[in-house]
Amino acid sequence: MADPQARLEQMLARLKACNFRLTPQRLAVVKILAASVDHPGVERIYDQVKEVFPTTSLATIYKTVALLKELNEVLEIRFSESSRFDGNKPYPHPHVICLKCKKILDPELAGIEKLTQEASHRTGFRIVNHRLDFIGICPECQTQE
Amino acid sequence: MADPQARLEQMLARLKACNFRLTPQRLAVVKILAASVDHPGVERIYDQVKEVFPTTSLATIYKTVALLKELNEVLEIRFSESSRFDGNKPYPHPHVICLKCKKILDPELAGIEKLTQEASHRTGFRIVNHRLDFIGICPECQTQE
DNA sequence: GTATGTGCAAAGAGTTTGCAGGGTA
DNA sequence: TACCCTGCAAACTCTTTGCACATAC
Repeated sequence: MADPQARLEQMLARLKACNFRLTPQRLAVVKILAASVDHPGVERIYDQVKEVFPTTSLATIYKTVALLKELNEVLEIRFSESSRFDGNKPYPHPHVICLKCKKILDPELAGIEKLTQEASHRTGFRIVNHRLDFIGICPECQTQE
Repeated sequence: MADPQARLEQMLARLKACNFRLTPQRLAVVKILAASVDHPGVERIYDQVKEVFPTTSLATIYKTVALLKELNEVLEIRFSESSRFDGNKPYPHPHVICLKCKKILDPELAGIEKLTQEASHRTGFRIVNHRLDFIGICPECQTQE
């Protein structure tokens, strides 16, 4: 894991560089995210910020997180607004998803089993499932750029 | 991709084996999912079913898809109810997620770059991002089983 | 001082649920 | 016929937005 202090300074520097103001609420959210090892959700960030600033609103957390995401200072772990389904291959397999046209392909990839074993071995988890999605631009949409 | 006809029969057989009734709406949904190559969302399935049964409701689609998911006949592509954030490593990296306690770890895994290149090469996509999540049970939760 | 950020409340999207009526087996 | 399934509407969750007030710079 990266050094939380360094991450904090990096994030604050980015905010300042882009001329965003440093409010107490923002600082609290940034601190939590910089030190996060457990990938908190909005609600958990909210709870922690409220301990220091009880009047903070959920909307502020959402806005701050969205801002940091915009600045590429946080990673959002989420698939999409809504679910997509695969009835043809109802077992885990890799997807390649086009950002523009939302097309989803199923590439044949070797090496996932090995990666799964490696993950299991390193963490002690019993892995029962996985999700591997590559996000990018498909050939058709590339020509329209 | 699997043979759509075979998938259809497999799905219908599973429904029958579990004593679920075969209604026209259900059949329509199953047909669409069995032949799906593009991972449709609920709304798209809904639109297609309505072409044949205009009175069909969205709720029925949701219920049918949930049933098929229960029977392991469709795969849902979705992260979770709500987003989780990582401000410590704000770039794509693998996650290992515990189904029980929702803990998320960041294992160090080799071989993702290679897999990314392979996906790009096979599909022609320009890959800008990826998501690799292993879902399972963590060591602590395993002992509580 | 001024533009930006906050907090509140309402709106919006996606999904789930309860219930009465209708259709499958 | 008996139970399951459907369709409708309401409820629910997560997230976004509009607006008036507050505040960082």
